[in-house]
Amino acid sequence: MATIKDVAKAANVSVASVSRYLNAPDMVKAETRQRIAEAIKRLDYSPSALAVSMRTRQTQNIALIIQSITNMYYIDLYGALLEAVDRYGYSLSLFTTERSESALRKTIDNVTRNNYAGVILGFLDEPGVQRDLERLAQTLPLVLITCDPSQATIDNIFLDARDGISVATAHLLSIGKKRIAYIGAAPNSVISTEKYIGYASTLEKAGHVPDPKLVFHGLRQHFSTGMEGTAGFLALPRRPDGIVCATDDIGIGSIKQLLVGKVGIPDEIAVAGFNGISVLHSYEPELTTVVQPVQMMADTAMHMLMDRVKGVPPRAIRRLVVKGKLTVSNSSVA
Amino acid sequence: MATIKDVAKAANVSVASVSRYLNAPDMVKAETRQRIAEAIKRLDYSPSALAVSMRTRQTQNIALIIQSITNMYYIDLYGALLEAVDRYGYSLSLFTTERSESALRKTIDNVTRNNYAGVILGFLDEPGVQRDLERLAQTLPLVLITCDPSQATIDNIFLDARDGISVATAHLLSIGKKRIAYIGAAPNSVISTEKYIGYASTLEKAGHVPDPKLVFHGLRQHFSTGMEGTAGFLALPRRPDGIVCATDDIGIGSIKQLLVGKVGIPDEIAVAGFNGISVLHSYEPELTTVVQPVQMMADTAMHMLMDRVKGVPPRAIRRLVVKGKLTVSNSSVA
DNA sequence: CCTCTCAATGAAATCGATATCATTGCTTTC
DNA sequence: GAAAGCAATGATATCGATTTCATTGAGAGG
Repeated sequence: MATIKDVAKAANVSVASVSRYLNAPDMVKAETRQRIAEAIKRLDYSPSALAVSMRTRQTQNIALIIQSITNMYYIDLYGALLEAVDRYGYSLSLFTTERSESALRKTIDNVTRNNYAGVILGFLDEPGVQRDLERLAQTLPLVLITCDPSQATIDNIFLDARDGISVATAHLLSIGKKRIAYIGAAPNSVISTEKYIGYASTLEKAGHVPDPKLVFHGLRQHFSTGMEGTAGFLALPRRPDGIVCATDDIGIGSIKQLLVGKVGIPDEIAVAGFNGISVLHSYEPELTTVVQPVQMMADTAMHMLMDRVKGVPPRAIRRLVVKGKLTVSNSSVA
Repeated sequence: MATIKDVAKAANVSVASVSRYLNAPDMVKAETRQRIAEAIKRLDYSPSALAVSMRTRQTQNIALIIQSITNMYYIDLYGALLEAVDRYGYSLSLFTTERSESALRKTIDNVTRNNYAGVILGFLDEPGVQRDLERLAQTLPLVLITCDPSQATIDNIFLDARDGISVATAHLLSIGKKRIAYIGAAPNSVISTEKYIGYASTLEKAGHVPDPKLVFHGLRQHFSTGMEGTAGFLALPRRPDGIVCATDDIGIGSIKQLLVGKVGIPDEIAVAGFNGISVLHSYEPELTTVVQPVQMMADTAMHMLMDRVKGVPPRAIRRLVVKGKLTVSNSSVA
């Protein structure tokens, strides 16, 4: 690969002029510009991003840290972010933690050492990492996408999951369901608690008493959790007539189990999920869900990041609150 | 962030010694080692990957270039690669081209400027880029994952798509289907042609004549293509009794359309796909498909890359041929 | 006791860019 | 016509690491 020195020599100018040509073209005379341009083309030169970053202490890379790529929601988030990031001329790297704190710490180290321009962190729920995150936020621009309402020390986009699950639950109630079950995942995390509260409080408000036998918590945010939970409900002497699922993946699994068990959807049992992942439309019946404005969330996250990169705002913490929107399909209304 | 200089000062040694401590610890005396280790811990120092890469001209980053993240197959590929890459201590960045040649060129530029350690390219079918790829392969380690049997100038993993579709078609024939349709995507690409040949030649070998009315090519590798094609077939005076789909995504869409149209699966119409994506198990009925050894492909791709990185092998082109394995589900056999 | 290794360390060049400061001609202005 | 301003360019320090080469001191061998 040709370097700036080679270009300078070929164009018979100093490296400084070539650098100027690259970064502030009108500071160099038209004729010189011509010569440099030609040399660059001839040598097929393109500046080393490494060297530029080294000198300017900035890169054009954004990191997205999520738990696992098997969770389809993250794929949508990633896709949305990819677009947003691209629009700013940055590129995006993906890191997964698989819910391990040590993996997260390793990733944080990686990201700082590589001078990423910023980091976006999607719905991590490792409990003991708030401190690490705060330290990270001190080092470089960081935006959290979170369901934790108490997050106040780091820029974040707060998705009201409690509200989302509440809306889903209320919907099942509104279509006349009386025994509504709940399937969650990732117990002991803030997000899990929030969602469960959304479910339980809505039932209570409607005069129902949440039945512990109608609540199942799996480990993974994965359709297998939905299948497992639903299979358990079907074995009950008194089956539920509705199932609220913490995520769409889980809802898909629930529906699959109902189909396998030849249970009528939505007559016998209706199902609702949460997230609004795009592949939902490839299933039949389609899952009623609470759709998140993922693209908007991604855009905003990127925007917040860029503000920090440019040091625009004062040191205040930024926060965006978003809620999902109920989208009814034939898993709850025929 | 602390630099190597700070550490040197704090430990009262030269930067050279700190560097030695980092890269060849036994070249420094135990006592000195102690002091340096302590200083590093105290200053929370970790070497700038940028500076290291700049000096050594190597990074620990691998790039994966694919067409689009909405194609679920790529997600599996990405996941498999993520694991392989991780095992070597590298990290992975994802780039998408959305089937645009210019986007691919931009990505290639990006990847070379950023000194990626290697690039893996998954099933691109932009026609006019072979030259660009060859130039890229000259600059840095590159492995293609491809369905193009004629690829011979760049290290590659060749997936025999023709065989895969042939196996799927033969399977539908073997269960007694007589009018087998085909839905493909991305026309005018090598991969598309290969697959179609797999379909047509198998029919012919069995004494059938491929009926042009039973062949549909959509634009995107997406379930909507499957829905569209299938809807067309259902409108035919003589419907097919089996559908072979070029990819699982398409197969899923086909099944969805059949379900919506209340067509019996597999009795009236059986469906088969190709790829073996992992989310297949979340659908009901499940799609009969030809499963690819994705993890093995990813491992091998990474292995090939590492060989090039270390300059181990002579300049010979490497090639691995893989075939898919038929996996029968209830979309073809009740 | 003097040279010779060899282990341990330091000084300085280097990677490929950017940024600061200095220099060189010209034009402008009084 | 001399001082000043300005446009265009060059020389060089710098980012944070690695690497080569030089230096030092201690123990081995004669």
